[in-house]
Amino acid sequence: MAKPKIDRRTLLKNSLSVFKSKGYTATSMSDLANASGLLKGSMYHYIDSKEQLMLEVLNSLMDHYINKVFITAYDEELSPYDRLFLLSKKAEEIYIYEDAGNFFANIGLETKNLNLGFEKVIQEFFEKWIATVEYIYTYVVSEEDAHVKAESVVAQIEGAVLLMKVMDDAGHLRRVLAGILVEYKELEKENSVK
Amino acid sequence: MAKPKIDRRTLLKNSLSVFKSKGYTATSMSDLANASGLLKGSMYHYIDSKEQLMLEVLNSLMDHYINKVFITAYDEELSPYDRLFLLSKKAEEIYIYEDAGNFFANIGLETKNLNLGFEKVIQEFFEKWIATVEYIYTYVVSEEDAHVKAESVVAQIEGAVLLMKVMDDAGHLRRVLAGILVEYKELEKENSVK
Amino acid sequence: MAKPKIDRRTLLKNSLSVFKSKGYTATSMSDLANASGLLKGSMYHYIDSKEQLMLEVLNSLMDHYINKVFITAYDEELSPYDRLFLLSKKAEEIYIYEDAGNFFANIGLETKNLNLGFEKVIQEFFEKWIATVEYIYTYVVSEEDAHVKAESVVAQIEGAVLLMKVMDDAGHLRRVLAGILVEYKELEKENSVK
Amino acid sequence: MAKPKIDRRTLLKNSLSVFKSKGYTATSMSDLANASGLLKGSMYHYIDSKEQLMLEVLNSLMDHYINKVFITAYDEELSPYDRLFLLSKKAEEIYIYEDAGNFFANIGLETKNLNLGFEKVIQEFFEKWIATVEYIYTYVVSEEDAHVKAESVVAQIEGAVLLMKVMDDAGHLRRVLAGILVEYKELEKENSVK
DNA sequence: AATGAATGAGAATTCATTCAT
DNA sequence: AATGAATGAATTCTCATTCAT
Repeated sequence: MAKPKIDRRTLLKNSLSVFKSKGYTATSMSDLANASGLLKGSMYHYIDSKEQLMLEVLNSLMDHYINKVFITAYDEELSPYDRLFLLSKKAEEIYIYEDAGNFFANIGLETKNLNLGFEKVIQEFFEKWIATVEYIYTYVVSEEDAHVKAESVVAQIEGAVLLMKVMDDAGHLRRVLAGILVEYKELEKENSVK
Repeated sequence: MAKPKIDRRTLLKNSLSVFKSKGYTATSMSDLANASGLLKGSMYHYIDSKEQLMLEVLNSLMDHYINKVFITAYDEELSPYDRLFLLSKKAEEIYIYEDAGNFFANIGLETKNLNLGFEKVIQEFFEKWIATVEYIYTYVVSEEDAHVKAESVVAQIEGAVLLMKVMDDAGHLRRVLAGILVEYKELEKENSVK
Repeated sequence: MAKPKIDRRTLLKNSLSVFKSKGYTATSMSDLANASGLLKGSMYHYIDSKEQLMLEVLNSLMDHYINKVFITAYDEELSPYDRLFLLSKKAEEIYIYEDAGNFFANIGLETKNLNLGFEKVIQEFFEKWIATVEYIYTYVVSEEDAHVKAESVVAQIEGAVLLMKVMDDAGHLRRVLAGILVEYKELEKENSVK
Repeated sequence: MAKPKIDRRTLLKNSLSVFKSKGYTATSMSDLANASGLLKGSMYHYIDSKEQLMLEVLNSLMDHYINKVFITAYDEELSPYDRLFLLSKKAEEIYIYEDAGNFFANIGLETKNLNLGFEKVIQEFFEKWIATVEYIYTYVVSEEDAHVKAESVVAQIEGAVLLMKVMDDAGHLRRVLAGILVEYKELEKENSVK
């Protein structure tokens, strides 16, 4: 029994899925091991501790967002609106279909006062996300307004996702995403007029 | 050895404060007992279980919101705008100064898949909150729009609070609250014009 | 089941006996609990950790030596020789019949590089022991010589105990103790002659 | 993948060094593997078990003492005193500079009641050591006295080493070794007179 | 041989809960 | 009621050992 039962990526994916469902504290090493068909003890071949595993999960998830999602914002072959549109589609997928809730937000809230060292990655994720949205808004408003706008967009989505999770109703998130797109179109018009 | 060391209200207040800081799972009965100057074992004179204690905390907190906060919306002696203004002031206090984060949202997210039976109270809290805001909006928009608007306002605040907690920056929440008031004023004008 | 199954002194005594037999590292919390008729988990009512338990055991054992054994050296009602004689009898009991090996030495050696914080108490024990023997020797030799002599006596006894344990033969320790007494008598004579 | 990373002698030397520092129980197979630049699993190409490894370490260390240290006692080209002098120099080196504590004594004490099967080698070591010293004393005292003397010398050295380790002071060991030499000289004189 | 992983027992410790005093 | 202890399951993590590649 020498060959790895599982590759690191799969391990991280499985762990993410357990953490998503039960949060950090309520997830036990047993849960994580089970999710990957390993024994508790075998987990420690792959990781140093539960804490470090979560950190790696957060980091790899952030990489995914940066390289697969946020990158859309910088695709100069597309119009700014189309980029925002694609981002919103991806957001819908992520939040509604992948049930990713918002993992970063959830874990951030749960572990804020637990001194587990996740804060840095989580803040970074939000900074990156805001920067992404901000970039698209620089096409239609001033740099300064773009930042405020981006923060507002991110907050609105987060709020909508939260409401969706807690109220078990995805309608609101869809409306929020639609609203953001409509408003962007208007900003584009105002901008072109000037 | 007969007299209670602590009254129920204080016990609930103390427990809330611990739960706020550490969440549900990471809070131990010892933590809760300590917070009230009791020993672990003595807690069971007041409560049946940790789960039931949290439920009671959630319920009493909801009562507080209904009777002390949301009630403002129905105070016919004040103009609708003033009611919204007061609500927003209270929100600021609650979120920024009391560091209540948003307890309902946090606990809801953390325990969503843990089958602890908190979902009902938490949903109810959000329904009540939305209904409250909705009521104020019925003065300036249609019933239907008022509901959508209320959901949006609540989501925006939740999102802003989340961002505030995770990013350690209260600025955004203040802007959101201010924005909501400004927009309401405009809706009032539009409405009166018609 | 509320009344203590065991008083602290007995717990310490039982723990000492397990530690004596297996050393620090090889002794498990289960071993310690069993020795006192407790469950593993119940041990933590009495102690904070295995490390702290050992520290308490060492401290209480040192107290015992100071108050019950070393004190003999300062009993002015007895002649210095008689004090040394009594000490040697007690040493024989301790080492041969109580199988205390030399607990301080054993634990000291075993844990020297393990950074467990036992070094201070252990050093203190040996300092106290040497000081005790030294005091008796001040009656028959100079202060300076008394210290060297005391160190030598303690070392000889320790060495003999060690040999006894490792070789399963108590004869040598008896000879060493006897030799020490004989030599003291001679020193007394020399001293009175002068 | 065929050539050994390490020769057996080096492996034993490295293992000895770890065992010296942490003792038997507290040393893990990982520690031992690391010390030789191997992975835990690779250790089992060289050894059967941790227990057997320690046994081999003890045996090879004893061989070393017999062939490199104790042998001096039988070198008929030197005067008995010079042999004792050389032995004492070697002892000083071993104990003070090599920090070998006394490995046999330490391991013997630590594992006495652990039924690991080290007792035989350890006893043998001490028997050989005593026999060695005894042989030198037969030049100056009767056979019987030589044995008692040898035991006493070994015990004194062991005791001094122990004190040195526990008290972090090498002075006493040096005095003990010097004292042994002085006394031997005197015995030589007494003996030649008769 | 060396490796990297798996194994399963066992380590120390914490936990929610119960209960006699 | 309050306490202090007991309980036993569960927690994170480590260990010696085995084994397929």
